[in-house]
Amino acid sequence: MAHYYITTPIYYVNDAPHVGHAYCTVNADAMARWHRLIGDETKFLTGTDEHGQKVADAAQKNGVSPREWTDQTSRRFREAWDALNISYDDFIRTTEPRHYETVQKFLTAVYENGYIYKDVYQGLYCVSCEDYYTLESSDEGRCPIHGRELTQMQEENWFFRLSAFAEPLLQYYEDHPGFVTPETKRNEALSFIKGGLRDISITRTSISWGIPVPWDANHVFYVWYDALINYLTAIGYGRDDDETAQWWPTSHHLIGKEILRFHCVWWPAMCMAAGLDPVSHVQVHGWLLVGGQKLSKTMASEGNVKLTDIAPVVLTDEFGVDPIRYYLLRETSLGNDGDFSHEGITARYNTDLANNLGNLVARVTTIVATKCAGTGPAPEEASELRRPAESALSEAQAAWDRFAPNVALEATWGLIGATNAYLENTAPWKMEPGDALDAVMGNALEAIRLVTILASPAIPQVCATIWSRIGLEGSPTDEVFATSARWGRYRATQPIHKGEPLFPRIRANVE
RNA sequence: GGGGCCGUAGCUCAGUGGUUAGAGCAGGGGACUCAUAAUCCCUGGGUCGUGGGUUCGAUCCCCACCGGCCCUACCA
Repeated sequence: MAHYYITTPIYYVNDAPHVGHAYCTVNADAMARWHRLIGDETKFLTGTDEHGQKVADAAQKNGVSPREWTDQTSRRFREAWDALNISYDDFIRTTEPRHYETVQKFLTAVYENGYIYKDVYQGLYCVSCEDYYTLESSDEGRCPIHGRELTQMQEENWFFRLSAFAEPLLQYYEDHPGFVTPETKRNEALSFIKGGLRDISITRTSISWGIPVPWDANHVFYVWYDALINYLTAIGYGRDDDETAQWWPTSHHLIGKEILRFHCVWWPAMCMAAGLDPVSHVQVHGWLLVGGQKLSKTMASEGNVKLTDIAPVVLTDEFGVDPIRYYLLRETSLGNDGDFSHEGITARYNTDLANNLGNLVARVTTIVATKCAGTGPAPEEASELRRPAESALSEAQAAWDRFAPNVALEATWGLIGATNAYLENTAPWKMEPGDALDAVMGNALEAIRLVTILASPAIPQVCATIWSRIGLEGSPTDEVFATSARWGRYRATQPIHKGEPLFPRIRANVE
């Protein structure tokens, strides 16, 4: 059985969960659900990143210990993922003992392999950023963001010999063309490596809220250095070699474009330094940018809303869980930036979900209930819907397999459109009860059954509801995909029932 | 300042070194009435950011510029 391991970044607990986090997490969730659907042994990891100066500061400001602070904020992420029906298998917190153990084992391996050394870090410090710059990365000695004079600081640090990995990384990229997708992001990472790699400071003495360096008690690891290793913590690195071997290195990191360097340069180099193969695939996604005239008042009380101001729960409360999941997956292609707007969500909801899918289920269930004695007739082997169904199946399957949920959903909706058109052409509402009518309705029901299978990674709740409305037991995910996702398998075991509209239309601008 | 990505129909986005550049939505016309005023069919609309260059030929390759965005030692 194939193993499939997918991760999101671990989210920094200094920040409340927002739509950007949700975008990444929902995509990873849909991918995990897809792989479970096709029978892969699947592990989906998400979690929170809890070390570093900013967390310590935030805790102090709120008058609690870092531990209490991270407990509170980490919980908020879990609540957000519950609201979005995220099916993670493991939720890691970098403050857990298992993570300390793995980080120390991993970095000790890097140390013993000779890739960590002690030096004095000299840097230009910006008080406003609370951050360091090099002469090259500064604006001629001034902070490129604040424009103020940088002050010379120095600190004794342990360094990672990143510079030793330029050639091995280039070789790895050459040998693994699919390592970073999409290709534009791969090019970005490559040109960064070709531009020259500098050793990097990986420990701090100035703070204590971090993981202790095993061989030097005065230091804690720099937060990114501990954070990246979470992907190994969750699969037992240093604690259970068999488990690690099951999931690594054939794994998938889904990340945002702003952390490309850490995942596509530092992280593979770190793995090499520890004597481990790098992760096999990093899928980079773009950013959602807030567009549209204005977001509804429930989204924010003032104008000029930033995406990071919007809590996922606000959206699921207004539109429902599956519609938000659908929008996040369907609207933009993974890898490029996309547009996020209230109008956009409403449009997708009304056209794709209410008019196309919801209405299709409504019209079919009504006709079957009134003209087929309420039970679902069998489809025809040679139905004219069979061809569009089979092409939707193969296109959607291929798209899910290559991390393109938007294309998979587009293909799936193609079958919905074909089914609506099929009903127009055959006009079953004009037909008398009998075999001919039964055949038409059986074909339509079969198309709907296949749609619910293909769409279930994106909108699992609604698909399960439709599944039961068309008289099937269980849910679309209960069966073996290879045999259930084929034309002609529909057999109702329960009466068809219409039920309330799945997606009541949203009227024009609701204030 | 340095590195990188992007700029295609009213909107959101696909796409390709070569005959008439695509989809969805919105707009226009028609059909139908089973269905959530839903559905189906037909249809208008683009000097593919601007200016050069390479080429028999560029929206796609190169350069410059304009605009948006990301990174530049802890925000998806």
